[in-house]
Amino acid sequence: MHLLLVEDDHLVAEGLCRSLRQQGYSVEHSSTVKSAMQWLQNDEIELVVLDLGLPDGDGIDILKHIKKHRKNLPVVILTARGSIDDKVMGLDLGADDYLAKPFDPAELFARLRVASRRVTQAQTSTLKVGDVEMDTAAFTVSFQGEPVNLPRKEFMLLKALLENQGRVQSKQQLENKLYEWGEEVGSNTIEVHIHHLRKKFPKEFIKTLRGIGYVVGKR
Amino acid sequence: MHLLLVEDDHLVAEGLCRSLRQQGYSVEHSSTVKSAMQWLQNDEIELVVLDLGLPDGDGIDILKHIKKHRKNLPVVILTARGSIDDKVMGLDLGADDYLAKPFDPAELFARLRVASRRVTQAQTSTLKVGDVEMDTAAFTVSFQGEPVNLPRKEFMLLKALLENQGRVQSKQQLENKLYEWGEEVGSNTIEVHIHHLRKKFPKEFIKTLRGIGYVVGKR
DNA sequence: TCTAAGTTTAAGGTTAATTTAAGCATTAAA
DNA sequence: TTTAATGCTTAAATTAACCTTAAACTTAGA
Repeated sequence: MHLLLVEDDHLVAEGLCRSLRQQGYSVEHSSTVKSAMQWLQNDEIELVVLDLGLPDGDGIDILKHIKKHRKNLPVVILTARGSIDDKVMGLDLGADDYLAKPFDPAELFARLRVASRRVTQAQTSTLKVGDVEMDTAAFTVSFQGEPVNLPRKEFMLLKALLENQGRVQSKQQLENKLYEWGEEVGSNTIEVHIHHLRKKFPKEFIKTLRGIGYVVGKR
Repeated sequence: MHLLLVEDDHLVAEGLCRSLRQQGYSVEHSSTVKSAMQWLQNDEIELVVLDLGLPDGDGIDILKHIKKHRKNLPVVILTARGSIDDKVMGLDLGADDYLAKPFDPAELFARLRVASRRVTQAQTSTLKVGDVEMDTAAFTVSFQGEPVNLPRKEFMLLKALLENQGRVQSKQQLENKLYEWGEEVGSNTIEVHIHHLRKKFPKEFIKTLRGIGYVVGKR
């Protein structure tokens, strides 16, 4: 894992570099705001250890920069200043953690492990067929990137179709998905909703198979 | 945001509960390992503040249990023991942070904000959507640069919306975020708060999606 | 304690979503 | 090419969701 260490005190830096490498990180080191910024251009940096109080500027600026351009890059702040205000400020600006010098390297390593654990996690509940994309958690749908507003039943119907991409579903099956048991549907609701959906998407997006049902997607 | 406080000292617990609630958390409290475990069955707990050293067992067991069953649930440990070994152990077991007693409440709040950011994906303590800006740490909101005064519940509601910019949230979801369990909301509180918020911001800032919920921001 | 601000409740009005129903269009088989 | 079956379209009727208001209640601060 690639780590950027920003620290101006050469003695401290040297020691840290060595022990971080022993911990298995690939360490890049910079001692000025300027060079730190350059390193940050590099997308391969996955973790930053940042000393505030550098010779040519304030480390806080680096933090701001990171949080503006690479929100998900974890940053652990390292500093001599230990007042609570400083801590609160660093954390509120988006730092993931904060250690006051002097600190025990073991504690830094532990905190880095926590931070790097976080790097890998993402889960999306999104369905996509052609240009139509749905986020079932956020209740949003878009067509060619443009958001489309769907009422509840239309949303549910489209969801049922997208979840069964390429599979034909009868009106009866779809009805069962949209309505509670025992809720009698005495009419052609599904047809009507399909009609409304079709107005919002390309002509042939929802295909009809006469006497069988409806499909979406490849076939 | 739902928080579980595990703390056996009743005096401390009471004070913390109150101030955490003022910080906008819905706080559930338990003072034993057993009841903590029960609370943790509940999926909606999003954040845990854990005192080690409980009467009927070790808090570390709770931590282990959490990390086994709900890896992503952030835990902030709170304890009288302050040695580095303890810290390292707590962190390596998956705690996200560690505070030694006595601590300044402001620092706990700052660290909790960091932990909850992780849950909500937001990166800093300031949330911004359009002309509306919120500083969750300072508890302030502004519209077009002008400060807007919001009562606590309205603030929490707006926060829940801003944290989920572009994501539609149902009334039920919002209710769950603003209220503690056992506190049944027998009425249309959310609707009323939304109404009040709308008076303070532009007409279409909070959008309604009938039958689905409310959103703020892009769509 | 008292007061003012915040919060919840409840009722009635408003509007959008959903269902219904009827007539029109298309398909496939005789 | 006719016919019967199935699906499409439209608009009106119905229903459910939401908004608004005001009053009752609660809480926090002086």
